[in-house]
Amino acid sequence: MNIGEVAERAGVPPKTIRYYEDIGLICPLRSDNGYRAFQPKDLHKLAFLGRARALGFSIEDCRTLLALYDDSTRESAQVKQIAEEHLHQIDEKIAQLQSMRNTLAHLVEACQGDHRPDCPILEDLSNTLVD
Amino acid sequence: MNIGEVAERAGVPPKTIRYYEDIGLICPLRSDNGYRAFQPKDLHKLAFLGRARALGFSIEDCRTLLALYDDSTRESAQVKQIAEEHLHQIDEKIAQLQSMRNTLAHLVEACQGDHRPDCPILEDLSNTLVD
DNA sequence: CTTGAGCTTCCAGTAGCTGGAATCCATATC
DNA sequence: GATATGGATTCCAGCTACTGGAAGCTCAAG
Repeated sequence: MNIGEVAERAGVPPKTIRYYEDIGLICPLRSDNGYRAFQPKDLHKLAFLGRARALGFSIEDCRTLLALYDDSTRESAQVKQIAEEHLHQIDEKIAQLQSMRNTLAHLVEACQGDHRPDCPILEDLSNTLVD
Repeated sequence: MNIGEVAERAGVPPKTIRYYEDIGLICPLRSDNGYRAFQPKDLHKLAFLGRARALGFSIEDCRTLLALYDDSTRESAQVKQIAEEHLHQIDEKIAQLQSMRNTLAHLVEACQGDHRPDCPILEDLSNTLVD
């Protein structure tokens, strides 16, 4: 398989696939013409990566997860720990965004949004206390 | 005021302040010794920026917001539009994270997390359908 | 005079790609 | 055989918003 086909089938852009090879996440064989010659295993790995990235795992997490996947002596506790830490970070991120959202929603609601210059949003931003 | 003091008072690190000058968000005067000589107005701007960034506005949004703040002929509708778009993006981000979180939480729950290799998390990642 | 803190500039690196240029390969048509 | 086109290759640069570090200047205290 050439890069275009795997890209299509794994749902990962060619550019990204080359990048993954650059950073050592995959190392596909090469044909005589210099083209990458992807095996079914590579396709599988790329789909794995695509899914893990879609769940928000970092590239380094993905590297570890791939290694664990390949390691038949792994303990599921190792995988679970990575996932739990990631889950925790997602929760923190959500909380942070929710907090922004609340503030912002109030400000937006308070703003008339008309032709006049008076604006509670700008007032909030400029009224930040300075020690 | 020197950079250390404004950094402290505006709650923005010196490095970040220099960066903001680099990209033209602020342009403080200089003393004879080459040090930046911040005026109260600069401090105010930096606090504004710190607050806007804390609300998640992009640097380019901040640039526009600062300009609107300085423009007495602005219409609050301009500000509101920026804030509404930003709010919308935050909502999308939250929804995306919630979706990740749900999937991940289920997987984590399903994983025993013991010494055995069997792991629903890895199974989910590897069972992604490939056309 | 020396020491240390604080300031300066500049360069590089972070995460995870993405765009673009220049070039090569493969296939089909004329 | 020439050529046109699509897909492949490499490499370099840029994106966001900083952050770390090195080398060197300034200032105040002892």
